[in-house]
Order: sequence, then C-alpha cells, then structure tokens
Amino acid sequence: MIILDYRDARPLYEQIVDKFQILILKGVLEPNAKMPSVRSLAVELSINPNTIQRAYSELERTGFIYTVKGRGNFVSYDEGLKQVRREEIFGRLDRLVLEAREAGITREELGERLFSGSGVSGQEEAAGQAQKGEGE
Amino acid sequence: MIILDYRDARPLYEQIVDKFQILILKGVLEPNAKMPSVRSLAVELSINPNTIQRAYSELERTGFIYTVKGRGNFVSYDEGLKQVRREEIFGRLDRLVLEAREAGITREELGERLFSGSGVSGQEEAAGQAQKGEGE
DNA sequence: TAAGTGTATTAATTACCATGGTACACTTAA
DNA sequence: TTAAGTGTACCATGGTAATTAATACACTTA
Repeated sequence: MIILDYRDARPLYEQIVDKFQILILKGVLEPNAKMPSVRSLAVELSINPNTIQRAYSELERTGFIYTVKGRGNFVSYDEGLKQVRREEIFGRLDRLVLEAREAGITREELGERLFSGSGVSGQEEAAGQAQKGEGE
Repeated sequence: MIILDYRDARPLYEQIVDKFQILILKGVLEPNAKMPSVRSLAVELSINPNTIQRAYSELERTGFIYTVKGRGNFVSYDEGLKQVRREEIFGRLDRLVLEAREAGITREELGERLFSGSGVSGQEEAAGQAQKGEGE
C-alpha cells in the first residue's frame, strides 16, 4: 500500500503522511475505511511503530483521519480537505515561480513547459474520482 | 551583500549557496570577480569560517565559482550554468504538475494560477542585469 | 481473559549543522 | 626573506532532528 524511498531526503514519517494524503484525496481509501494499525504497518514497512504513530498523529492533526482508542484509525475524508491540498500545491507553485523568475525564467516559459509536459493539454482528469461531488 | 535569515529552517551554508547562485546567475557578480574571502565573509556575517568554507565548496562543486589557492575564490559564470539552473527548475515544475494532477488540479488551473501571480504576464525580466556597477 | 488497538514516556543512536581552534601550503607585497 | 592574506584540512564539541528501542498503560473486541 505504501512504499518508502530511502533516497528521499525527507523524513520517513513525512513520506508516509504524503502518501496517505494522496490515497485519501484520490478516494483510494474511502471515508471511514480502517487504516492499517500502527503495529502492522510498522512490520510491513520494516520501520519503528513510533514513526508510524508520528505520521498518524500528523494525519489526524490535519484532519485526514480520526482515531478511536482501542479500535484504530479511520479515514475522515471530506471535501474541505481537497481544498486544503489544492491551496498547498498552489502555494508551492507560487514559490517556484519566484525562484524561476530569479533564474531569468519568464511566466511564459513556465506556461510553455506546463502544457508541453505530456502532450495533453485539453481535457484531463475527471478520471479517478469519477462519481462523487468533485465540485468545490 | 548577503543577509542570513535565522528564522529560515534551512542550514546557513545552504542559504549562502542559494544567495550567491542568484547573484551570479543574475550577473550582479560578474565572471572572474573575486568572491569575499572565507575569513572576511565569516566576520561580516558573524558566523564561523568553516560554514563559509562549506558553502564555497558547494559552489565550486556545482561550477559557480573556482578556486585559486592562496589567492581566493572567483566567479566562474558561463551560459551553461544558467541552462543547468533552468533545467533544474523545469524539472521541479514537472514534478509539481504530477502532484497537482494527483490532487485533481488540471494543467489549465495551474496555468491560471501561474499568470495571476502578480498581475504581470507580459514583458518581464531583462531588468536586473541593467548596469552592473555593483561589482565589489 | 486474551489479543489487538492507540498512546505516552524515556533512553539511545545516528546524522547533520555549526562553532572553535589549530595547522599547513600557497600567493602576494613589503 | 618575511609578513599578511588566502584556501584547505583536521579535530573536538554542542545542539537538534529523526529514528529506533523498550516499556507501560488504557481501551475495545471476541
């Protein structure tokens, strides 16, 4: 379900948070679905349970999951979360643009790169979540 | 010439590397210009010479400066560097696009954000290199 | 009751960052 | 030649973050 990248400079718990955020936002993990237990996931990934615990705490703090003591952690997806993730990504884009400008790259050049990425430029997405609201 | 931000979570040497890369890429520091000596910059920034040394080593490793023992460090700007920097930034854009797609953000939405950033969308850049003067 | 769960705490380890200090080799100018 | 300024290479120290490790406790469920 989750694969760690030890070449990644970021802490393990942060990688775990990211992966689950994506799985939850994409609907792979449905609302109220049970998360792997702290101990079982620790065994599966061959890392310490404390690291999983830290990731789960972060996911709970940011509203992606909720906890029932003695029972486990569960997905608490709601539409607001998607907006949070979107804003985070837009923020990163803003910062990248600033850096690009300092390297002499214009917005136009970034735009060109943006749309040449995978050939596709028109209709995308809509796949993945399919059903549900989508909206926002 | 350089101002450190102690609220910044990044290491000091990394901040120094970044600032000089920008100064060099923007042409504020011209090719073959002498860099501040390790000791003098350390005094100016009130940090340890070893930290400056580390930053300079990184700048030399990445080709931004060259060293002459006993004489000092000098700017070794060439067009190739700018290209490398551009590619690095474009690469980051590519990865950001992938993450955005996973969050359900289309290229169009990214494009919109890209050009709404600071109102400006047309002529930019070309400013910055203007005169030079600056030069230590 | 036993097993599985989250949670909390403490200690130890490792890596990285930064400092402080010393020493050496080189270049330049007096 | 000498002195000053330069880069460079060490080493030891302290601080912090990430992670591991080992326990312990409280809860839920079968």
